[in-house]
Amino acid sequence: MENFTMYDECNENFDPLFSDDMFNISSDDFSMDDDSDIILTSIKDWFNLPSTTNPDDILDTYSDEIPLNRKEWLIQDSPSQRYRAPRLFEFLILLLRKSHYESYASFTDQSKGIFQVHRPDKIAELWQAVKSRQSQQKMTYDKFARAIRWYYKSNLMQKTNTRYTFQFSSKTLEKYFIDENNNSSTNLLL
DNA sequence: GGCGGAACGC
DNA sequence: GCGTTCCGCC
Repeated sequence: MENFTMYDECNENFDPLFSDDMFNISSDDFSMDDDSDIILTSIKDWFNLPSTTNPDDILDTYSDEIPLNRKEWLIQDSPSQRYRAPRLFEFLILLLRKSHYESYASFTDQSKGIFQVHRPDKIAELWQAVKSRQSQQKMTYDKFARAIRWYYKSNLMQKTNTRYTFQFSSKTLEKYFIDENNNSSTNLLL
């Protein structure tokens, strides 16, 4: 099994921003068009389902669930080298880098930093699980979106005025995204 | 839904 | 400072 990487707390090269390969799930993996025993067995194994599970029940019940791996949401601080929970914009960057969260949100125009939220409630739930400042109440898409709106003032993000659509500012793009044209990676450390 | 003011908390 | 909570307005 090649290209399989595991998070290792002792591995100083671990960079959560580039942990895309930690595990890769796409919705294609759950297609029931191909009902080969190998795939079904893999899915049952992944979700610890009894081998007797009816194949027809798998898609409806479990295609939605992405197991939370807290370690893939950690940010390593530049000077201190310590791991911490991500800020909201860091969470967004991480989320958009992970192909297994493509069903939650994805870029519609990556060069402009425009992305669309597909699963508002799921993202709010995920943000609640991952964020630093915890509270007793439930995180909602409304509150999640309000937090993003504060970024307009600091120019981390900019308005799109479009439903479920957000945009990183050019400032943020330059700072945290690789310019794929000249391949000059600027400040990739968060 | 999106927006942004206001009060709040850690 | 960085959101969180609430909410009136569009």
